[in-house]
Amino acid sequence: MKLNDRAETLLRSLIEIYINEGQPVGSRTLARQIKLNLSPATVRNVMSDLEDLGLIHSPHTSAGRIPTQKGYRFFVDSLLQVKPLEQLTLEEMQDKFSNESDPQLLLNKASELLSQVTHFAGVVLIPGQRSSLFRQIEFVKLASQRVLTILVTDDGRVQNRVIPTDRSYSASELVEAANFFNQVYAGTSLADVRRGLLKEMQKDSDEMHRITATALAVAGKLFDDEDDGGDAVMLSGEENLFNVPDLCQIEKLQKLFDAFKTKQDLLDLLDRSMRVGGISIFIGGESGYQSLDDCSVVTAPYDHDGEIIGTVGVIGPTRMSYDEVIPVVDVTARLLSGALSTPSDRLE
Amino acid sequence: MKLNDRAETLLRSLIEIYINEGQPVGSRTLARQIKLNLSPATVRNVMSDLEDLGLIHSPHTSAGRIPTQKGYRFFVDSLLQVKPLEQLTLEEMQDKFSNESDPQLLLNKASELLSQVTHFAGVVLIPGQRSSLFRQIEFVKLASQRVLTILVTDDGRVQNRVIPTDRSYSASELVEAANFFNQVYAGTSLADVRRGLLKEMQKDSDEMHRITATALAVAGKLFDDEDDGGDAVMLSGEENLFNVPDLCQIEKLQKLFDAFKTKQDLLDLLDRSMRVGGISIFIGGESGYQSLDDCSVVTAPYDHDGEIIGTVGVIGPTRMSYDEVIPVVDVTARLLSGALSTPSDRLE
DNA sequence: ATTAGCACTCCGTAGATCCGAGTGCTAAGA
DNA sequence: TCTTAGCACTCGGATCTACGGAGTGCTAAT
Repeated sequence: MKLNDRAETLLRSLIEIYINEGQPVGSRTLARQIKLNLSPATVRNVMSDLEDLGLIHSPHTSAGRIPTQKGYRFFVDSLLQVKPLEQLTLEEMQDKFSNESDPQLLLNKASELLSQVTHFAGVVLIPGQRSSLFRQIEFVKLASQRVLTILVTDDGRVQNRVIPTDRSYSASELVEAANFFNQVYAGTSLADVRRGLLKEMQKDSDEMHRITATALAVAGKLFDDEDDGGDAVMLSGEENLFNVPDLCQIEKLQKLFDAFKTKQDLLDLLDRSMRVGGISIFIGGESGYQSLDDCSVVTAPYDHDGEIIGTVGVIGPTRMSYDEVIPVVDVTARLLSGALSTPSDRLE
Repeated sequence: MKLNDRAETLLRSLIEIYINEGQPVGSRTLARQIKLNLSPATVRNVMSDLEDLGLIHSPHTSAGRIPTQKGYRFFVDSLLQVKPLEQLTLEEMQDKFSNESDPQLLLNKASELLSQVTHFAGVVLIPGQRSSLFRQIEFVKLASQRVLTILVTDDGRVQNRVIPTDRSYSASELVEAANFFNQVYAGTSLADVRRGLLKEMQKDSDEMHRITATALAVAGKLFDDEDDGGDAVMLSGEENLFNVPDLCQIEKLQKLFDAFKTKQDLLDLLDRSMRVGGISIFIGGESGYQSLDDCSVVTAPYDHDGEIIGTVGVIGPTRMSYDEVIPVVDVTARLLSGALSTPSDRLE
């Protein structure tokens, strides 16, 4: 798309005004705003051209123009110059991350931070466990045929589950089984653990060592349906969206909150943006999810020692101040990456 | 409050009609509905009396009457006869709880169940850990000065936290410390553990056994700020409330969702209702929380081997079918109690 | 005590009108 | 050829009016 300077300036101004005011922008308003001394009539001509290009449109005959999705896209790609973050905001953001080392809580804080600073909804894609390595397992006997299993992966995350067993195991059997596991599988990926278990199970159980059998019987169920433990999204400040004038229609909010509830769409979207790498901006329906039609999503990936493992983002109305939101998302991702990587939680 | 039979019948009918239709009920409608062959004029006289008593009121001169908060209260206390649960619904509900033994997931399912069956929001008060007993602790070394602590209480719940330490501990030191803990404190309440720790800390550290010192240094921080780990509320189906006509005003929903977010009000409310025991019904502003002004909350306590440990409930509009919601909440609480208590997760 | 009748009130809707904002077009000017 | 002034036109939103429907309260008769 190629535009002459004047058209670009006008489009930029129009979008900026619209983002600020929320009202369709007319030719007179735009002419007054602009440096070039142009008459409203001239501006109208240019606007007419921009409308032909599909960048703006009027909601009705005698209203001003508002940007189309395509217009926003062009604006974001070619016209936008992001504002640097205010020093004060930056410090606030840094404060938020200091004195916190638990990865789970860090992600939580990142999400909250995004919603607080932008007054929209903050979202964090939490890396799945697919790539994480088995570190340690503990079995705690609860009732006669119920065992609590605690699984620790090398990135310091803990999962626990109560598992019904076929027979009752003694405490010492469980300790032995845990030791067996911890020695045999330490450092291997969870997928490998699952594969190993399946293989063992196919052998005739008579041949097995008693301890192995116990371990298999107890932990088999744990790893069986562990494949669901994939990515997850964490959302903060959804309630901010109630205050966004562009969204304050019951049906829109309802669609949005339904999407927040199921999270599947969000998850897909964030996952896609993670693969892209770098800051992604989905405008309106671009994401392909109907529930986000009136929203834009700005995301940035974060990493752990250089490897991208997740995404942070902001969900707000399409009419948002991209020049302010983008740096906030960017900085949050960086701060989060920093906070996650020092000191390392991985095995030494 | 004493009412003659006819007034009672009329009030009951009026409220039932209003709950079904959502529109103010006029004298003609009410007269037609009622078995007794009364003329609208007579009905009007009775309605006038009921209005004087503060049980109903008109939104404006030429509209019918709607129940006041006081009217609902009288209805619920004196006039309501709950419907027995449909067999089909009951079976659905039982299905939901079968094949699940993890307490956490059970609570989750209870909450979902309530929202699905009633089409309102389901809520569960999750018992705090105040009364739970220390069972086992594990320390996992992450980085040089970061230790993952895993705390298991006797009700099978697991908490974990990454703790920064002052110096680096070896794996064996951590194992020893864990053993120390598990032997000394097993079966005592968490509060006692905290007290014990504080006492130990006041001693001169030189006198302490090395293992004790390690245990204290690592776990001290865990128990330090563990007091926040109190009750929690779990909410499901908030999005159902978008579809409730009585609530579909942005500001009302916003207040509601703000309350859902902070959860403090909810927590107080459910905690109060737990202490009362039995089914509690808070109508409109009765709860005292402004955010719930247009809502009613129906709750029932659930227990674990006879001891009440939490509450389940439904949050819906004041204009809800109490005769249907009440048994659902009641049965859910019973089913949950049953599912929690067999087999016991407690120490044997 | 109950009821029929009637005047009155109020809401909600549908038209009618008007104003402001903005456009598109045309013709004149640079 | 680009720009501009002028003008007719359109449309949405606010305001006003009229009116029918629903319901009440009161009164007088049964």
